[in-house]
Amino acid sequence: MAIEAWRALLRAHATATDRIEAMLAEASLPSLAWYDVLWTIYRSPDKQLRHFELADEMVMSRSGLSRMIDRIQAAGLIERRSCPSDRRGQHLAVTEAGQEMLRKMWPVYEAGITEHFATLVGDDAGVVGEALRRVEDACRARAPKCAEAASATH
Amino acid sequence: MAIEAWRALLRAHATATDRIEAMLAEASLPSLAWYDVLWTIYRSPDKQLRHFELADEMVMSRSGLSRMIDRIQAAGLIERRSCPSDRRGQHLAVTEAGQEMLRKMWPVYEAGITEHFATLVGDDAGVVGEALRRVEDACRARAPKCAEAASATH
DNA sequence: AGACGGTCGTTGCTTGTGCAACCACTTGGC
DNA sequence: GCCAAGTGGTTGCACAAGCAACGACCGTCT
Repeated sequence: MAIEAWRALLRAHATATDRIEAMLAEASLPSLAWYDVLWTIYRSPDKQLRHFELADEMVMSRSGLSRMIDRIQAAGLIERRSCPSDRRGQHLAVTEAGQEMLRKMWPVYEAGITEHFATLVGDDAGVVGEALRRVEDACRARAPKCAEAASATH
Repeated sequence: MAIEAWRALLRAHATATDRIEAMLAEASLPSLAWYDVLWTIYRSPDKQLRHFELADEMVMSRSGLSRMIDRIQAAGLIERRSCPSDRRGQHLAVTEAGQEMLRKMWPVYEAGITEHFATLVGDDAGVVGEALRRVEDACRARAPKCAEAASATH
C-alpha cells in the first residue's frame, strides 16, 4: 500500500511539474526553480537570505545554486549584497524587477497547480499536505546539516 | 490549502528521493532511474518494451532515454533486441544480470521508502496514493501523446 | 597576536538531459 | 509500384547540476 503511494508520488510529481513547466515556458516565463528562489527569498523575514540558507531551503548543492544565482542575477531579478557581519558571505535580495516577475509568474503557476493538482486532490488536500509535510520534516531531521536552517524558516 | 499541499509535494519528493538516492549510492548501486527502467520493462506483459513505450512510462525525453539505455546496456543489465514487426524499432529486455540487479536493489530501495516515506505517511497512505494517482491520470489524459501508452500498462 | 580547524561561496571538470536535426523505416494514397 | 507524410530512434549541441578542490574569511584556543 505504501509502496503504491510512493510510486504515485513519483509519477504525480513528474507529470505535474512537467505540465506546469510547459505552461510557464509557453508564457515565456522562467522555470519553477527560479520562482522558488525568488519567492523563498522574498517571503523570508528580512526579505533577504544568505546563500547557504537558500541552498538548504531548495534541495540543491551549493555549486548548482551558485550558478543559478548567477543566471537569475544576470536577468536582473535578484541582487547580491555584501554582508556586513561576514565578509565571506552575501545577502541575496529580490530586485524590483524580481518582484514584478513574481507577480507575473504567480497567476500562471497558480493556474497550473489548480488545473494539474488542486482540483484532482480536492478534499484530500489537507490529509495529503499533512502527510507529505511529515515526510519532509523527517527527512530533514535526519540530515543534521539542514536542521538549523530548516528550523529557522519553518 | 491546496497550495500548501502542492509545496509539500515538491519538498517531500525532493528530500525523500535525495535521501533514497544517497542510500543507493552508499551501497554502490545504480540510481533510482535505472531501477525504474529495469522494473518497468520487467513487469511489462511480455517482459519487453519498445523504446517509445518506456519513454512514455518514464517522464523523459526520447533522446535522454536513448543515452540512458546506452549506459544501462553497457552495464549489461538490459539488451536491445531487433523488432521483427518494425525494423526501425527495438525491444528492450532485462538480462539475467539485470534481474539480479533488481533483486539486489530492491531491499535497499524498500528500506529507503519505508524509512523516509512509508512510516511517515502511515495510515494516510491509502488516501495519499489515491489522490496522487488522480493527479497523474489527469495529467496524462491531457497529454494525448501519452494516452495509449499509459492505458496499455495501467 | 598567531595558528588552526571549520565554514561560505566559487570554479574546473565530468555527467546527464532536452531540443532540433537527422536517417531509416512504415503507412496511406495515387 | 511509387511517392509523400509521418513515426521510431540516434546524434550534435547547448545547458544545468553535482563533486572535489580552492581561496577567503570566521571563531577559538593558546
